[in-house]
Amino acid sequence: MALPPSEGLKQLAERTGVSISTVSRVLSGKAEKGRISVKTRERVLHEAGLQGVVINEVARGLRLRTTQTVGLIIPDISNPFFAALARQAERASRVRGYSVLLCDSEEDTEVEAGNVRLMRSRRVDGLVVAPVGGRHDHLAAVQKLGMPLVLLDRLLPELDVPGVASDNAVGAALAVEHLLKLGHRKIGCVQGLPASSSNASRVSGFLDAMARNGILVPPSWVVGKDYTIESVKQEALKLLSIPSRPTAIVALGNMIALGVLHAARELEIQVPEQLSLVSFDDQPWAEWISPPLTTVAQPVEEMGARAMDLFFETLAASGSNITPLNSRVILPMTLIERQSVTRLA
Amino acid sequence: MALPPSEGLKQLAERTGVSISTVSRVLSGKAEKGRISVKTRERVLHEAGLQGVVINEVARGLRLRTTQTVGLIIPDISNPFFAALARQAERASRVRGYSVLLCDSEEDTEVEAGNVRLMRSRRVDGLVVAPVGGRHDHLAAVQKLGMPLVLLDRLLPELDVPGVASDNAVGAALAVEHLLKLGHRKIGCVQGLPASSSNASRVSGFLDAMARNGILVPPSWVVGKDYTIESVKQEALKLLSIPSRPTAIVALGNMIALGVLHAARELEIQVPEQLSLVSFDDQPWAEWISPPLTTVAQPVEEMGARAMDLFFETLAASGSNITPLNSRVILPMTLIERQSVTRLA
DNA sequence: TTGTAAGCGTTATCAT
DNA sequence: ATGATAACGCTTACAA
Repeated sequence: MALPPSEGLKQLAERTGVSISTVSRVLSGKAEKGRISVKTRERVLHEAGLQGVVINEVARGLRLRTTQTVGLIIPDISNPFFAALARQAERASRVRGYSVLLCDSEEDTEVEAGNVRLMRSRRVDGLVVAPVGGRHDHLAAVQKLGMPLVLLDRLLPELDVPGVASDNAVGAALAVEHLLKLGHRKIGCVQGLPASSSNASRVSGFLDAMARNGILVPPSWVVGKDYTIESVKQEALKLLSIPSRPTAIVALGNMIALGVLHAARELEIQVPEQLSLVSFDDQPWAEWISPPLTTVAQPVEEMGARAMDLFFETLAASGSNITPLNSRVILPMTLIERQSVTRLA
Repeated sequence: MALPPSEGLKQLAERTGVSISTVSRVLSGKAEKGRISVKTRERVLHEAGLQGVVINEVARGLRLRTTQTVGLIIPDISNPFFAALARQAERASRVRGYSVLLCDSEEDTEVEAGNVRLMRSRRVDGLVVAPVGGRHDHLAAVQKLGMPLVLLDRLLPELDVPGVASDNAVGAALAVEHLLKLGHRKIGCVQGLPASSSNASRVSGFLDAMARNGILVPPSWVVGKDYTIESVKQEALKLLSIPSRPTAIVALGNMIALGVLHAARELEIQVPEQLSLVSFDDQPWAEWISPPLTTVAQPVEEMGARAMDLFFETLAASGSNITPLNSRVILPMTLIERQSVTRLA
């Protein structure tokens, strides 16, 4: 329960024979400004080196009112896409001397609200969150408090907060146009969590692109309600069992594509001969799937990096009284053609 | 730079007209023990509810000498295997009222040492780490300090510390025996990071199993030095380019299998017709690869859960003067047969 | 039943 | 060039 004892400024000061303040000054690099003599500085540094002096950041945080940590809230860290974003976030923080406190919201708004509360009580310096969607008063509150906040992957239209996301709508349009060009008309769509804005953008991008080409998609042709593989399979089964079934499906996520494949196998429908498939979120394995998956890819590394840039800018702005910028950066998606789509006779 | 202002005990106390200690007592549930009148308790709770009082955990941590956070150090959070472990760790911590401070060591011992130092200065209550391997005096130091520490996925034979890992050696033996049974004798091996203990166990398990069956593997038949797909491809290319090349390869990781596939494709070697392949770490996509991958799977969820159980036991033991248990739990691996292996004529 | 005050380990202000 | 000392916001004896 108790923290392990360890050397602090006090002990160091005693052993060195100087005051705590002096030690504090040299250890925090304020030796120049405090005009500490080179001699004492050396001595303190030397002693500090011998004993592994680890200054207590929690005391420091209390005094300085900053914890040098960013709160990262992710809906599912085991999802490779979010894991990649987390990696960027951690690295970007680390190189700037910040740590990351990680919370998984489990795609649940209530859990997310709890996460936010926790982060607040832990006094993180700001939040980077990929919001579940739906209710978001907890995020609005954070913003109102003036706490730095940037959104990741999923933007909240109702909330005027900086963030970075992919251009999901045109991504979906890319998929649709590719399919259309190859002669498909009967195109279905399997979505993930309807509440999430990235998903919603993809769906509306899909619908709009179809409409622009004069095709009205029956509501029952967009199915899906979450990311679990079994649920996706059931939803896809519904879509593929109707009398005049689609000749192509766009799966709004990589795991979703796998679910669709499961359904197709169960119904003995050959992909791509009898069913074309476009998926989202490219992965290293996508080209090795049978058939190699045509996907709409997002620039994951860049998303993470840009989000963190934005975060630290926001943080800096919140310190000074620079006008708190409010950028939303939308990154382009790209279609990667492989072999899960065929031209319709 | 500064934390956003927010209600604390002091403000609440003023508005309620009681002392800070009273507020502290009711908010920390010590109302019974402190025998606070029901009336004041209600009043405080009521006011606290109105204003979103968020108690300052950093001040609390300073006073109580505990931060209720566990430091998690992972060599690469973007690796799905580690991401899955991280998820378990986060969840297990959250349900127990703990938070997770996440560091990525980038498979670099020096970075890892830095991570440890950071965690120490942040006063996390203990560490869960999947160590890079190689140097580990920083971990020994943690242990010597009496700070709870449990190892994940990779054990350190030289260090007597609790931890959980898969039975990598028998996992490798499983792969070897499967191959042997189907008539293969010329079996190569592509490893990941040689320094990591899980990798080392797999390699020695592989070698031992071969030896038990009277086969001496030439050193040049175990290649590989890290997990990057391009490097794996180059290494596999070496292995597959020798005059009398292996008829089977065991790839000690899922990304490694992909690298081998790349190499085989480049050399126009058909899998499994001309080369059998067994990989490690099953993934949802493994059955959809062409050909579906025969793999040795580890119980990832269980690993994470068990490790966290162990961690919290260790934590509890470190508080009381219960003898600090020192369990190492080794979980079984299982062979999943799919179609990347053929019987040799 | 409630309040006062000391102390957790820092940093910053003000003396010296 | 350095040392005392007062916060930072909490918990917890000890007083009242």
